[in-house]
Amino acid sequence: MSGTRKRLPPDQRKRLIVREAVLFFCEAGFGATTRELAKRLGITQPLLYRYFPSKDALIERVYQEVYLNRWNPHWEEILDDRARPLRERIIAFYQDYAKAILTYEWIRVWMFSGLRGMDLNARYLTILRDRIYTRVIREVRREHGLPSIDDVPIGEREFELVWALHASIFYIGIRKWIYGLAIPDDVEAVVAALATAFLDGVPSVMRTLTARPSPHDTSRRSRRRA
Amino acid sequence: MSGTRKRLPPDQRKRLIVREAVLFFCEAGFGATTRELAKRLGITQPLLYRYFPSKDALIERVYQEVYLNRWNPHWEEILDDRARPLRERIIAFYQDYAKAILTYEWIRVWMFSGLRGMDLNARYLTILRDRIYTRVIREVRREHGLPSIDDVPIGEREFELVWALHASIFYIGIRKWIYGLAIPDDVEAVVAALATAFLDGVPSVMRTLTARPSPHDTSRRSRRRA
DNA sequence: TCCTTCGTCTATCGCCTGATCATTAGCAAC
DNA sequence: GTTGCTAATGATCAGGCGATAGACGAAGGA
Repeated sequence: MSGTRKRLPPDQRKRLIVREAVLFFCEAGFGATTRELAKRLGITQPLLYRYFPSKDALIERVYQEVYLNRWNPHWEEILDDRARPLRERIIAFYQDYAKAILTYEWIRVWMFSGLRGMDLNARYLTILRDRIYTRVIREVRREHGLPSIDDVPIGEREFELVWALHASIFYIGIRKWIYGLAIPDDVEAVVAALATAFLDGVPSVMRTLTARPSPHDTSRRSRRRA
Repeated sequence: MSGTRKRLPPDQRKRLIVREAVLFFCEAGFGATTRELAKRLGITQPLLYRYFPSKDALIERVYQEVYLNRWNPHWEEILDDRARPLRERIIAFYQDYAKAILTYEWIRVWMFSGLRGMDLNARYLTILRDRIYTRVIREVRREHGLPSIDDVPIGEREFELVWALHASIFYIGIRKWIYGLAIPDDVEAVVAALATAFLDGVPSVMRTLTARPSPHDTSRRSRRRA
């Protein structure tokens, strides 16, 4: 068993550990043992502690590995680029976003961290909402001659529409990598279809949501609360 | 500490344990310890083993407690009842379904069991697809004079549309009980809006998906597979 | 009041886990 | 070769885990 004791340069060994740790903890969850990870790496468990001071530090590194460099700074530019048709921009963004998050590692690490009670997910989604969803709503409103978001702030129900689209895409990953179900071959086409359906269906709803009631008509708002 | 040694009838004690176990494992995950559970119950850890032979048995009981009696057999009747308008049926079903699954216990146990790699989720969703989604598609087709599901079997892309609606509703629970984010007060209204948007947007897509190519035109089908 | 019953507790076992430390052995430089 | 550095190992610790066994003591009948 210890016949092949291989001696590697530290940075190379560390890369091997990180790569395997990502896969391992994605599969088995963060409760899985360091001994099991070491076995998969073909090394002894104490060696892990030469490269990481603790299991938590290793897990932290896994988070970084999965989440880092997945946020594409161009996303905001894509949505802002009014030289392109809105439909094209929206589809381009969501296809690219889907490609970023619809991976085994992302989906599973994301759900594990969520269930662990870390605020990581909430913080990420807050950024997503402020940077992306706000832009989507702003551009859709502009496209259809609705009030700007400065005049009529984005309402909860409008965000709800974008959440629904986000959910539809995200859930494709859940189905595949959490439930182990089959998903369509051509995910890109499905995402495009979902984005299209969003753009077709949402404007009429947003029109009613952004319509300010006239001063002497409070019936609509009061009826909704009842 | 042991001053209040309370002696309860076995069935009553067991009910207390089950009730607390559901909450406890939902919060902390199934990796949480029996000692912690016992502490929350104000009893000693070995006492749990008088009522359940093992931790796994207790967890199994938690699954039963959360999932059992949540499947409403009337759901299928609701969707089949052609005396009511389709829109009304769809909204009624999804509002009721949302009420069943959008709870702290259901959402968290569901995700924990999914990440644990149990086939429980996949089996449940297969039933859901066969019993419910098939009906939804069948009725939508009928409403809009599209081919029956006997003539043109339901395609993957059609199921995809229903998955998207399911995802939008399910994700409300994820946002609240996994990420800890705020969700709308009036979930029922949101669900109704999502179902309405589905019914408004889907028929036109389904029309193209169910359109059989004429005998001498095979380009569409072949193109779809390519 | 004593005795029996059985729900509950104290004590503990065996195992596994994350983490530590002294020792071993591969590789480069000379 | 020989030597020096250090990557990698083997042995082990302290604490926590699920689970077990026997002692304790409250409730009910005699």
